[in-house]
Amino acid sequence: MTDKRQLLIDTALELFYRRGVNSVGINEVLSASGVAKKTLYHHFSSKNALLLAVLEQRHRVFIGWLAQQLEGAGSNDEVIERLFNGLSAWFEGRVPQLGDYRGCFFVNTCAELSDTDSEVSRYCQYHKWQVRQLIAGALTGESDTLLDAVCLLKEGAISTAYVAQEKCIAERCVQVLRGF
Amino acid sequence: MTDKRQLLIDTALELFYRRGVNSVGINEVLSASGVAKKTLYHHFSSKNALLLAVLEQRHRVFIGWLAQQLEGAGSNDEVIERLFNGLSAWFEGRVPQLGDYRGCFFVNTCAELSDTDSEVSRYCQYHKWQVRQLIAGALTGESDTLLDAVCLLKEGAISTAYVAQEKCIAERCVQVLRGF
DNA sequence: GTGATGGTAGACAGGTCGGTCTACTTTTGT
DNA sequence: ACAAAAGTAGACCGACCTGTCTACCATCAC
Repeated sequence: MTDKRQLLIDTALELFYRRGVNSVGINEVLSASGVAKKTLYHHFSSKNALLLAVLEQRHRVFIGWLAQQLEGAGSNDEVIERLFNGLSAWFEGRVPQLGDYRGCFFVNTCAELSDTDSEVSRYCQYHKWQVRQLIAGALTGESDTLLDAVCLLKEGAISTAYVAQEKCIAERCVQVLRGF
Repeated sequence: MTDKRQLLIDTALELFYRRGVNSVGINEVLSASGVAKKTLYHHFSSKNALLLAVLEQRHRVFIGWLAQQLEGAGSNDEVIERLFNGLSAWFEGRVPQLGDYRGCFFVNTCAELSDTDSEVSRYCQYHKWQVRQLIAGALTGESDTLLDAVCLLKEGAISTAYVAQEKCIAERCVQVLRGF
């Protein structure tokens, strides 16, 4: 029933993430998935609606992966180590469910938008907030400064790993956090 | 002589930064600047060539502004304070020559590209490297870890200020760096 | 004067975009 | 068995895209 719908989301996520939302047309999603155009517009009212479904899927996958990375960590040091080890693996393409690294899908999508106040950009905001909450839950203690440090370094690493092509940047985040 | 050329670059920078490179067509740049299409293609071989010129201009302006922010700082603490005060002003739109904040133009442009290995993405890489060099020159001492910390937090702040709309994030970077 | 240069306006070509629609087939629930 | 739902292929629409081209105008060096 929702078979084709899921296929469309999977195909679109792959294409949108790899090449950018604006660079991939509906027709390409259709030919890559082998689904008819009518079917797409049966499940989604527009390309934008498809994009929202794609972002939701990516969010679920990413949060699931991150939670799994962090679970069972005993100390803050261990949380930090696991987080940035995970990022390192992502940057090097060693996390199958996240695909070949091409930056943060949510950041990239925001960058492609003309409208700063759209539903899409609000969803990206929500995603980043959820990630922060997940990390906050893993860290023990009440230090907002440590949480800020970890989140900002994480974000910096994600950006730098992509734009400056520095795949080993995550290890340097851990180094930075050692002086904390 | 290069009057129209400069006008095209200025207009394109304004439009490309505000709304994204792929969302702005050549015709819009032309009508906004009041220049004829023939003239654009007389000065630039393609939209991509125009984009490169726009990036170069943005690079010059940004580096100039940053150098001015950092000059005359006596200590590392002062460098940090000036850097993140500057970023704060940028995020809040108080730096006229950088325009209303819409993230890092170079990061955004990379995100819009399909091709990871193009001349444009290499220029963005170069820009980030130059910014790092400028900060490295302002900081005294040999600590690569401090340099990493500053650059990664800076990058994290740029991303977070845009995607999560947290304009006051730069001050929290300074807070983080105090524990250093 | 005259030819090179840089400029104007805008038609045009060839293609892609998102989205609608017709006509037909397959699957599925009851 | 049969109707509703979900699927197929693909023509078509109007709009927009980059880039080329014609035809004409203004300036200026020599």
